[in-house]
Amino acid sequence: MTSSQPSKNLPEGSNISFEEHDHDLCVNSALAVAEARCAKDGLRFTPVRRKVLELLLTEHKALGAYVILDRLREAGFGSQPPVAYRALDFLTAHGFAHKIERLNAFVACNHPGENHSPAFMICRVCDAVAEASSAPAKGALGDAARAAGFHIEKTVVEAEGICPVCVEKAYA
Amino acid sequence: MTSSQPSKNLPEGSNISFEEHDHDLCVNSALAVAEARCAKDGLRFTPVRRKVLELLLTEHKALGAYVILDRLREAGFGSQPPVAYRALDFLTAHGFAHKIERLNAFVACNHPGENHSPAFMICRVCDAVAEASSAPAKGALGDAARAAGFHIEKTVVEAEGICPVCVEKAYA
DNA sequence: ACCTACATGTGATTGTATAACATTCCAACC
DNA sequence: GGTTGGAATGTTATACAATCACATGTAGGT
Repeated sequence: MTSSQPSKNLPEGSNISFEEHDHDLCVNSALAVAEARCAKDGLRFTPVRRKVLELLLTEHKALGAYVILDRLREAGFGSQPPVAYRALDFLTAHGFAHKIERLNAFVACNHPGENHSPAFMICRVCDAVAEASSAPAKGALGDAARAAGFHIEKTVVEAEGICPVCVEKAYA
Repeated sequence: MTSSQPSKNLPEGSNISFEEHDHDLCVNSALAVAEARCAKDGLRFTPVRRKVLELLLTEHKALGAYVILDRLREAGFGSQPPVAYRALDFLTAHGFAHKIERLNAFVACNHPGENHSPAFMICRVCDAVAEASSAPAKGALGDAARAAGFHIEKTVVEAEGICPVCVEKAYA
């Protein structure tokens, strides 16, 4: 794992932040951060979990559970759905990854450690996913919830549209 | 269809707005509104489509595609998945219903006709779903999108938590 | 060394969604 | 009235998503 290609066999436009950057650095530092946080919090950063996070970081786009499962099998791990789902549950539960409900897919978290309620921008052309921050409970939704007596515990905010890379391509 | 029970075999707490109301009225008027709008816009409000909307309005909660499919079969319609999915596609495409991504399920729209980007509150205890309005593209997310050059076309906003009915039950 | 809790492996099953293709229905047109 | 083209429906099959149940393994604490 020392290649600097973001992904071997995928079209461009899969970049999580719609920008180029040093991918090795980003993968390795994110893994190191995750490892450190697990050590600190008494969590077990096992091989499967590490591998799944590495996959998400490396491919740097939203991956379906069965794609992940294929990669795990290739890497010699168990090949049944629960293997992937358990690792994904761990990663999402502790904020190392997020599930994109709209795609039934998963991405590595961009700001691990920070206490955040993420929002996502999903390109409907190239499926790139960018993570931003949101505070929906503070706005109109929060007001509506308070008025209705509803207690918000978690929010899903996902915007679908076209990323700058694909907009540009449309005019090429 | 002249019963006034919201749903025959379901627990309470399934109410879309967390409040009681005249259900027959709400079902029939919503169907009439849909019919009128289809006539106006040259859309075909066919029997399957009408039946699916009626189901969503009557049960008044989020329904999975296969539950809908069962009801369609009972009512003598086709019983294969595409039958349900096509009707649901039509209803969601024209704003008569919405998909709840978090639940992979569908609800009738509360404010059909109005040009809205809906937000939902989902009770994790009783699965009740209430529809509110949101304007996420106007807040922090909109700023982030503009900064990134991302063009938002549609947003999904879903809050998960506990509805007032279930909060009350917890203390009973 | 033992026990316990957690993690992983495996098989089976259920739920969600779409592809592909045949058929039917309806409206517009000649 | 008959024809034609597009939309809607019906059906088979299959891909993808998620969970259940149970067996096995493994790391740490005592």
